[in-house]
Amino acid sequence: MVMLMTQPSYLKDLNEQQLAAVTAPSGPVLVLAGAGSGKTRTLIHRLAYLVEEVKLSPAHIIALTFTNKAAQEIKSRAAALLNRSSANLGCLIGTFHSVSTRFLRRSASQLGFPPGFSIYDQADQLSLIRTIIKDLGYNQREVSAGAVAGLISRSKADLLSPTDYKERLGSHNKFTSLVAEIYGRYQTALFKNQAMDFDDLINQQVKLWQENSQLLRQYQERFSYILVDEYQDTNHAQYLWTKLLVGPAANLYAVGDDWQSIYSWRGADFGNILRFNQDYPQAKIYKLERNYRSTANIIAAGNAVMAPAEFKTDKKLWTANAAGRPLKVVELYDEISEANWVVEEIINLSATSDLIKGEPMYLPDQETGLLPDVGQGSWLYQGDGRELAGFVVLYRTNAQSRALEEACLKKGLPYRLVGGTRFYERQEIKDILAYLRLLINDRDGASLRRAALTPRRGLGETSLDKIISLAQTQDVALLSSSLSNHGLSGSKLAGWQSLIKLYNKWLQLLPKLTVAELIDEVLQSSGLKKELLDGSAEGKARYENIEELKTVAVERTPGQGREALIEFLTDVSLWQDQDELASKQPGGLTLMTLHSAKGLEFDTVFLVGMEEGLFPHSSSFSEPKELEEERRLCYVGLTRARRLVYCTYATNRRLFGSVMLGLPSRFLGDLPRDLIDFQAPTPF
DNA sequence: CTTCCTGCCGTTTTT
DNA sequence: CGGCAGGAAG
Repeated sequence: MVMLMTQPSYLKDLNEQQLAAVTAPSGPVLVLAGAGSGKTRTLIHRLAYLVEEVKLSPAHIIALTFTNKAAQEIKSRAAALLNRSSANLGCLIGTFHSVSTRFLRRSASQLGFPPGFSIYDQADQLSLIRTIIKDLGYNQREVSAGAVAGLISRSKADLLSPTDYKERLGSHNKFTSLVAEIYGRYQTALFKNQAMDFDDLINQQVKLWQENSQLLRQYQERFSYILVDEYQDTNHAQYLWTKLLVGPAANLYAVGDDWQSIYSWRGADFGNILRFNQDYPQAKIYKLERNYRSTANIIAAGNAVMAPAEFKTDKKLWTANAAGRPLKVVELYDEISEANWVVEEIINLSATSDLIKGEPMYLPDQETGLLPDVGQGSWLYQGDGRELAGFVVLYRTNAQSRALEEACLKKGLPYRLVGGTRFYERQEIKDILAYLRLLINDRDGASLRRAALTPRRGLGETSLDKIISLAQTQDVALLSSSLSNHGLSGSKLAGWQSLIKLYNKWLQLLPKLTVAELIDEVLQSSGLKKELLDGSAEGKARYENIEELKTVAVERTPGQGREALIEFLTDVSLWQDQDELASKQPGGLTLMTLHSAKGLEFDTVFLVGMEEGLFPHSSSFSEPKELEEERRLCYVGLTRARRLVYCTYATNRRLFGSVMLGLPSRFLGDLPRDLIDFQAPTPF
């Protein structure tokens, strides 16, 4: 270990524990950190430390995250520490999926895939499974494709192959044996389409490394230091991926908080973080329990909510920050008055807050010129949105955003909805991407299906499915004229042949065109443009979305030809984050689910819908483990706040048309009385 | 191939 | 309530 003669400036503002973690010796290191304790910060500083003091070449370092946003943040902050631009930082920083895809593209041929294999997202996966369910003679109502997809994905996260699944669970009951059958067919279908789903992007690389020790050793030598953020979110496949890559040297620096594990429903196993010491017996473990973010009252509330939890590491978050104000708990009549109350409180706070200066936002009455009474429905927001950056409204389910959006619209409060329909999930975007994917992967049936059906060219689903299965049996490219016995005639044949002609033309143009130019060309000659610009406002908006996609292409992959297109398609498949696009919009109140709030912080947090059955959600009641995940979700929500926390619940929430009688959430009951300022029922 | 009607069902969601 | 699967009819 390097002795530091003079302490570099970037180590000066770390506390004792943080400094110990950052300068820990080589080998496995676990930083078990609480919310707001600067855990990601230690990871960034560790990276800088390895480069500056250990004199490790950045080319040997990988930093892995779960979201692109986190990767971006690490990249830019590490670059700042090292006085470099983030473009020539030299480290590989990205999500597990993007890094693994990068590796996989290199050695895909060993698995029988071309380097340009398609990446199937959840929607592609679902439609593939639906087809299989139909082929097996079931309809959608009998067998839920979503449920099957979930089970398959969980099995893949646990590295259970279709055969493993069949052996272990196949004979369990009728449903599991059906799932086993579908799973097997699904994997075959993926292979025929030369496609991988998100789970495969991790699993297949694990498989490659397990089967080829020489390849593994190459990677281990090339990347000798691995840093993992949010380690509690790793599933078994990602855990193994990491373990294989770090190898015997085990230079792994993992950072995480088991209290913030909220993704076990998608396979994340926070046991990975609890078992760290068993996996790496020589591990150094550092605990960061000091919180720098929140007031002492908020921290006390977080500790109180977690106190009844059974499955957790012992930890007591503490802070030197002032006590601050008590948490405000407000009972409201229904979801509409809840939303109105929240929006009015935000208008009020943003106008009067001592932290956020702004003009009063009451509108004078038009006739009398007097400020209106401070009653319901009388305030209108008049700021420019920037002062709203400190506020967030968090809810358990996306459906709850509706009432809040309506309240914002009514009061003229600008808002930013995080989540909802993501950019790359839009119909028109998927359509154009399907055309592009076909140019790289001529076996991609799901993309052919989409492309050939939009715009309509006389070919229906039935004919297409026939062509696809025929081509896959004959093992020829989908859009090839050598496909025999397709039995098409008349307008169907004409449509098919015109598509082949177009396709061949694009293939010829491909090497000379940039991605943006290619999008233009496809848009034009496929007839997509004509179909979108039919004069309707909706069509125009959709066309503009494609223009937006072009902008992304120009910025991210300015190059020409096949390689650039593969890079672009990988990028848009793995970067489904709409935040980058949303952040171009002017500021506003942020509305999002509790899940998407992880890793963020706000001055003031509103937790709405704190009712039994909604939060904790009723589906978690039967399983203590699931109930605890809700508890952790509550902890995550509370600890997003720097200064103020509001919890609201409605006594008469409308859900699916009927009214649900709401009792206050048990989590509210876990908060000590002296931390709470309870507001009595408001008159309705 | 499209459109219209009926009836069912309802977390969280990144990559 | 509202979105979507799926069947029937155009």
